[in-house]
Amino acid sequence: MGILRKTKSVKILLDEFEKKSTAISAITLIERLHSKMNKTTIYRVLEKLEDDGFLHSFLGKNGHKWYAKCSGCSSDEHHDIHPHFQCTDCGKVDCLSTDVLIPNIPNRKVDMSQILLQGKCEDCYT
Amino acid sequence: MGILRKTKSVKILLDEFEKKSTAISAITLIERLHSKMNKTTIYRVLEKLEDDGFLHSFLGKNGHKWYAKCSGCSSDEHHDIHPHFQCTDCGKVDCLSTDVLIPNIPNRKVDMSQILLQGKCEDCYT
DNA sequence: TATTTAACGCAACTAAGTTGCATTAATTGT
DNA sequence: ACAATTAATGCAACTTAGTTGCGTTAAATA
Repeated sequence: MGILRKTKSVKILLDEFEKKSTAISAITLIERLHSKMNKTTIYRVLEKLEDDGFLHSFLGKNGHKWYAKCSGCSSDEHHDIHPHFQCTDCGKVDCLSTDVLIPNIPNRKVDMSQILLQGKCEDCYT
Repeated sequence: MGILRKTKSVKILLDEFEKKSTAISAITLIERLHSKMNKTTIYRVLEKLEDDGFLHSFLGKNGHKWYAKCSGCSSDEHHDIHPHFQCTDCGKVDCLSTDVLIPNIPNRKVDMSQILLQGKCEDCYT
C-alpha cells in the first residue's frame, strides 16, 4: 500500500527529487531534512513512494539505500532495470539510460538485475 | 597488507571456501564458526585474504558482505568482474562465468562494475 | 466543524560491521 | 629447543543504517 494522503512530508520529499534528477541516498535526505522531518518518516515515505512507482531504490557502494525518480513506472510494475553509476570521487549517483544486455543463464531464471558501475563522472573525469 | 602468518583461523576459513565453491556471506561464517573464532577475527582474516587475491568480496541483496574464491587473481590485481547470482528462494549465491558486456558510457570512466542477478537457482527452479 | 484514522515524532531497539587494547601464539634468531 | 619478537586473536564497547511500537497530530470526509 502506497501513499494515501498528500502530507507536508510527502511534498517536501517529492520536491527534493523534482529539483535535481540525480539519485539521493536515504542518509543524505536524513541530514538535509533533519530539521523538517524525522528519519523514520523519511524511510516510511520513501518506501511508499517506491510502492507507488514514483521512486525506485537500489543499493550504493557501501550497501546504503539510494532512491531516484522513476520514469514510466506504476505501482503494478517497476521497469527500472537500468544500471546506476556512482562516482568514486564525488559520490554522486546517476541513473543510466544505457541498456546492459543480461545473457541467458543456463538452468536459472533471472527475475531482477542490479548493476552498479563505479568510476569517474563527467565532472570529476579530468 | 595481507596474510603474514598461517594461523589456525586462516586455515579454518580457507577450508570453508575450499569444500564448497559457492559464495559465503560474512554473517553465515560468523554463525557457522562462532565456537571456533571471534567475529572480529573473521572480518579481519577475510579482508586479508581479499588483499592477497585468494577471495573477492561483493554485496548481496541486503547490502551484506559476501566472499567467494578467486580464480587467477593476485594481490596486485583483482579481475573478478563476473556477475553474481543470488537465489531469492534459498538465498544461495554463485559466481557466474558468463560475461556481461558493459557498454561505453559517454563522458564517464568506468573502473568497476558490480552485477547482482536475482531469481531462481537450478535447485529452486522447478 | 466534528470525526476518523493515516501519518508523524520520539525513543528504544536491531544487527552488521569496526575499533582499542590486553593477551596469545606463530615466526625468527641463537 | 628455547627465548624474544610482534602479528594475530578475543573481548567488550562502539558506530551507524535502518526498524519497531506507541502515543500524538493532522489530513481527508462526512
